[in-house]
Amino acid sequence: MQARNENKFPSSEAVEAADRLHSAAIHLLRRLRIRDREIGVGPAQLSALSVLVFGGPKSLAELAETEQVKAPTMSRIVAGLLRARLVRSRTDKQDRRAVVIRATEKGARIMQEGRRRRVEALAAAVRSLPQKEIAQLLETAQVMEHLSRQV
Amino acid sequence: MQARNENKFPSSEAVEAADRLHSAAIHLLRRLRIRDREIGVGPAQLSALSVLVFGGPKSLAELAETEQVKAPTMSRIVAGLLRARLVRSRTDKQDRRAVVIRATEKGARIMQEGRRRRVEALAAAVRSLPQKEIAQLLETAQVMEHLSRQV
DNA sequence: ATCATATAGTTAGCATAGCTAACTAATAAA
DNA sequence: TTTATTAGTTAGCTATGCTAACTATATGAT
Repeated sequence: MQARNENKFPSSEAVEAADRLHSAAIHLLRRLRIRDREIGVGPAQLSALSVLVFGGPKSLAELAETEQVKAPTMSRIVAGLLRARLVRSRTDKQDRRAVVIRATEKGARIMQEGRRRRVEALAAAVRSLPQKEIAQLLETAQVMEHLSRQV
Repeated sequence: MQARNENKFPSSEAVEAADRLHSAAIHLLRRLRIRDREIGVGPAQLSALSVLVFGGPKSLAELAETEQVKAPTMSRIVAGLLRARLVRSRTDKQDRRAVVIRATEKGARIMQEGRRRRVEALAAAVRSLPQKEIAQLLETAQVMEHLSRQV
């Protein structure tokens, strides 16, 4: 079942934590990926959209930075969102090279819907956890976000 | 705009935890994928390879099942691994429609190396955390593995 | 034994998503 | 004013996901 390795030589608890976290993240996302597909908006688009919905309007560079992808990648993600009318963009008044991208009403709606579907199954599983572990998940998620910027 | 939502009406703490966990997992793996690219083997190939290295020879259907992808997808992943000489395949003696895929020496070596690079990059970041948070990561990783089996 | 059906994989074609390199347009600096 | 920098886009490569349609083998019914 659970291959815990108390008897493995512990090179470092940090390595152990990193290894387990990596594995756990892969396995978790592999399952959740299926739900993302159901709503017809790719995971990268959904993730960028959520940044816009919860974080407000952003430039393309800011979006790329937040999502940790290169500008051309974000350019295409935004193009997809624009095509689907989930966001709109206008050139920045102060700096006319830049664009300001914001979620549309439809975008916000779809995002909430996507979020609902995406986390529905996961949330059901989470609900069966003790309250203490749920609180810990919340904290650790923040630690993970921090880590992903250090890596 | 409020990025964190302590003051948002909490539909459910479980949903919040699920959502954040999902997001954090995406961002974490996105960064770690960069390491995968450095060794010239994609994440899906590396993941399939790890199944073969740790789990022994498998048919294409078994691999697809384990990796939660469809047969044509796994077919192409294996084609890439074959091209790179990281696996070899032969037709099954009992059922000549089927193929048996196994990791080569080179495949096992590359896999360990890829895993080491990814995990060590993450471990370096983990080491800079307070001890208390490292312990928490370990616990949460186990919770996540549990969750991914429930989802 | 033969013919129909089911199963294992592959191939073709489509979409998303990652990258780098090379481009345009606008701003900032010399 | 000329040069360098910065914001985004476009083009083109790879990898990964899918479905539909194909080949080849195996199985089952008659």
